[in-house]
Amino acid sequence: MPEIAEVETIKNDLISSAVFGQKIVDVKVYASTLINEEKTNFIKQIKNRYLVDVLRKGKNLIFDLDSVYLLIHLKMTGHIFLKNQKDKLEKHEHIVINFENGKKLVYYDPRRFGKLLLQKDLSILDKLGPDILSKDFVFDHFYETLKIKRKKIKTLLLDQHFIAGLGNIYVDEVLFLSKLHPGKIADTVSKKDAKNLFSSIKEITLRAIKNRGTSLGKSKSNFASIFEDFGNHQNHLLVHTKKRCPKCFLKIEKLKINQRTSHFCKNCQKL
DNA sequence: AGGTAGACCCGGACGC
DNA sequence: TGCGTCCGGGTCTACC
Repeated sequence: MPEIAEVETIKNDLISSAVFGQKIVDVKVYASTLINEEKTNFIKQIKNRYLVDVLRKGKNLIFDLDSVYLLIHLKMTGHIFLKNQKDKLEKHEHIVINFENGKKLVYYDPRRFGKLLLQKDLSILDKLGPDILSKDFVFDHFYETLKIKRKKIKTLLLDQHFIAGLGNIYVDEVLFLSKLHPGKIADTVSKKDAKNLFSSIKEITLRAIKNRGTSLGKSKSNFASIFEDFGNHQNHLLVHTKKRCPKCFLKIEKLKINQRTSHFCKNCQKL
């Protein structure tokens, strides 16, 4: 499930890959429901452009195609793979971008949940909160918002309008590291705990990026890099999917918050 | 304001 | 083994 660390891994790999800066010579669309405009128009706007940059905001991957942007949201099962054009098309490969040098980028998504949006500018991302890795992610604003919200802290951390990048896995990890119960109401978090939480968000994100993301399970639906290899962070998880607390060895609790399964230790994380 | 439910999807897990 | 059912996950919209 691509969250900030997985999308960052994809972005970094693309920037140092063989297609960076390359000319797009052809585009194939096999699933029109994934794009935001009519297929032939979509293709026409991408063809003959260059992949001049790859950016990211929150979980959104952004291809700068020189005066037009392709915004990709992978949702839960979307993948970008770098392949050779001579490799045959595989099941669930819905969009293919062919480059001048014989390489191709493939959008693969078994559940067809993701979206690829062609945009003239990046204004649709303005509604997102600061990206965790950006200089706009600052403690003062973070704390001011915590102080005026009566939501559960987990709900707030998952809200991309507040902070862009965290998903279910990393929120569980962040809350464990900062010793906060996922159901704690945001405006009851002390300044000291908020500082701890703020630094835990950055800490978990950086660790996960260093480990090239989290790949739970072994199926093709799980996260893989553009080279189709798995991440490593699943081997470093603290509570998410764990049976026992790594600190006190008590059984990890499961609780639905926001229709989302939360993993936490009721002994180590205070409400 | 916050919570909740439904929509979008379908592979995979689970139950019989 | 095979069938049927239901869950999950991010985000948006609608409604309470």
